[in-house]
Formats: sequence, C-alpha cells, structure tokens
Amino acid sequence: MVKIENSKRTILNLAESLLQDKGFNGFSYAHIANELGVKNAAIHYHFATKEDLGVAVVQRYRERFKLWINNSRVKDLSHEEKLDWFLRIYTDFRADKGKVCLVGSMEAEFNSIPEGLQSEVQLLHKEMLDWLRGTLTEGRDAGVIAFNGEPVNKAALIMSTLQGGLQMARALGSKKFHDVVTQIKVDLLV
Amino acid sequence: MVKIENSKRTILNLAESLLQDKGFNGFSYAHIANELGVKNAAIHYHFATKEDLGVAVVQRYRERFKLWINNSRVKDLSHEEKLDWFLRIYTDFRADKGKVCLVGSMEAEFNSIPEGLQSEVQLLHKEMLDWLRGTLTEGRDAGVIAFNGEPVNKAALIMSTLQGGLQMARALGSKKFHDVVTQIKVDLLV
DNA sequence: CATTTTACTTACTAGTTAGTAAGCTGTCAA
DNA sequence: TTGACAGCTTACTAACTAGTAAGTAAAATG
Repeated sequence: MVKIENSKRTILNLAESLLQDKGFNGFSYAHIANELGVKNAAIHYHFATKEDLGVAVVQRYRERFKLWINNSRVKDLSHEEKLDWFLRIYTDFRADKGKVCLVGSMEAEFNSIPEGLQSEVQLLHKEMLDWLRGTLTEGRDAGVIAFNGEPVNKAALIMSTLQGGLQMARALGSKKFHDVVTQIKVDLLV
Repeated sequence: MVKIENSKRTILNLAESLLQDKGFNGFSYAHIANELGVKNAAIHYHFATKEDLGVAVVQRYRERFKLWINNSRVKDLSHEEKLDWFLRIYTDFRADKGKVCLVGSMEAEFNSIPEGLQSEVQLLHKEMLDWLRGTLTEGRDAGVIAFNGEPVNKAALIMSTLQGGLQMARALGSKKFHDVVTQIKVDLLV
C-alpha cells in the first residue's frame, strides 16, 4: 500500500484544479482516483458526496482569501499595490495557466450544481466583491485611482470583467486577457 | 404519433436554452427527448452526436448575429443606439431570464467540450468582438462616446464584463447585472 | 398505385456516474 | 500485545450517458 501523504489535501488540490479546468459537471470521482492512483471509494471515504467535495473546495478557498486580505503582506500594501495584487491573482495563477476563476466556473453552470455548492459560491463572490469595493473606495478617497459612479458598481464591473476575461482567454489566448487587464488599469488612471 | 412541427428547430431552441441554463455537460439527450415527448433516438436522428447538436446551435447563433448587425434596423442606428442595442441583448434576453451568454457558458467548460464546438465558440466570440470594436471606434471618432486606450482592448473588456456579469447575476441576482451595465455606460460617457 | 423518404419508436449496448457495504492492513495508544 | 481506528480496497449497484440497429407508419413523389 503506497501511502499518500495528506490525502485529503491532495484530493482538494486536484478537485480545485479540475473545477477550474473542466467545471463541476466535467470531472468525476474516477478522474481524481486515477490521477491519485487510488480507487474511487477512497475519495468517498474523505468526501461522502460530490457536493461535499465541491463545498470543501470553495470553503477552503474562502478561508484562504480571508487569510490573504488580513495578512500584513496585503493589508499593508498601498492602495495601488492592493489592486495590483488582486489583478495578479488572475493573471499569474489563472490566465497564464489556462484556468478560470472558481466562482466563474461554477456560476456558468449554476443551475446544474447542488444547492449547498450554490450557497458557498454566493458567499465567496460576495466576500471578494466586498473587499474590492472597500479597496476601490479607499483608493479613490486617497486620490490614487479615479473612476465615475459608485464603488459598489465599479467593483462588480471589475470582478465581472476578470471572470469573463479568463473565459475569453480560454478560446482566444491569454494575451487577450492581459489586454483586458491593461484596459481595466487604463479605466482607473487618474 | 403526435407530429411535432419543425422538430429540428424545436430541438435547437431547447438545446440552446439548456446550454445557457446548465452548460454543455449539464444536459443530456434524455432531457431534450422528455421535454419534447419523444424518444432519445429521435434526437439522434436529427443530430447524430451531441457535438453536432452543439455545433448547430452555435452556428445558428452566428448566422443570427450576422443577420442582425447587417440588418438596417441595427445598421442604421446611431452609434449610441447600436451600443444600447448590444447591451439590451444581454439585459433583456439573458440577465432577466437567468440565462448566460452562449459563449460564456461554453468557455467556462472549454476544456471539457468537443473540439468542433470549441472552434465554433472561438469564431462566434471573434465575430462579436469585431463588431463591438468597430462600433466603439466609430462612436469615439464621432465624439458620442469616450474612453482611453485601444478600441480593441475596450471591446474585449466590455464583452468580458457582460459575460462575467451574467454569471454573477446567477448567484447575486439580476439587479447586480443592471448595476454593471450602468457602470459600463458611466465608463463610456463623454 | 408503387416506391421512396421522413420522422420517428422499440429495444438495445457499452461505458460512465455517484455512491455503498463489507473486508483488510498498518499504525498507534493503552 | 491487544484493540481501536484511519485509510484504504474489493466488489458491487442503480441510474444515467451517448449512441446504434432494426422496424414502422405516414407522407411525398414518381
């Protein structure tokens, strides 16, 4: 028996990757089991249902996001740097690796995923929007970024743009995503 | 035998609706067959494979878009009205009906759909981007809209925003999508 | 009227899906 | 050293998946 170190985390990592890659309806327990060299029952041992697995992936992501934004490495950045940090998550960890946002992937097939998962996605989306809204408000008050309209709407616009942009990058290449990020910044220049 | 009038078109309509609702991996031939009150073999008679069906849906959509933009009802609109027409497609026919864009739905699960379908999605996305880029260029030249940066990038941003915005509307309600459209317009005001 | 074609149905297949029940084995604590 | 438990495997199920082959009834065609 080849012992896999920290199986639960390994399964979560793989599930997260598959979610961003193929969507919730695009992967199966068999995919995960094969990749890990175990039987599908081993996955069910850690996560009784596929809904449980999906929920666990999103919950972990939510906790990670909360940790990041409350960590001094991000908290103590300037307003501009905070925005750059947020945009870099999308470019470095997603667009350049052909992945899409967890939120986007699951909202696209929102009506064909379990209810518990829908709720988690809702919460994650709200939390990210909330942080972005706050950062935009502070940045504009400090005079380092500029935009018309309500911060809450601008935050929704930027998150939607990044979400849709990652999907566009799938079909039209990651260069297109970088162009979109460039335009987001152009639209925020003082 | 209850004869269904124009079955092929009825199947395409239902498939298009299901694609926007649940994604390519989220519906089956059985769903369509049940809804139409026929057997799944009847669907295979019209569309041999699921890939064929998906491709036909996107091709029809591409032709429809081409017809629209070349029709005088759209062609002869003012620059502002053209943009409004484009945004209204998303609000009236998608957000307010809980649907997402065909392009967005299939790009989110791009890596788990057949190749022939990927190509069609690519073409549709390019064609829509191209029209939007042209419209933005003309509008700015005419002085009725304003934005910084390249029209090609602004077009990519707006389409990404709409695509991501529809998905956000799924989880957070269609009011949020209207807010995003408002912000798009705010960002284009002279 | 005979024949072909259209639009199906019936009946099936092989593969995949999430999920389960029971058994096995190495580790660790008492 | 015994027993509990974690972490699996083996072996299975029922439901669903896309897809197929053969047959049928009605309409179109010649």
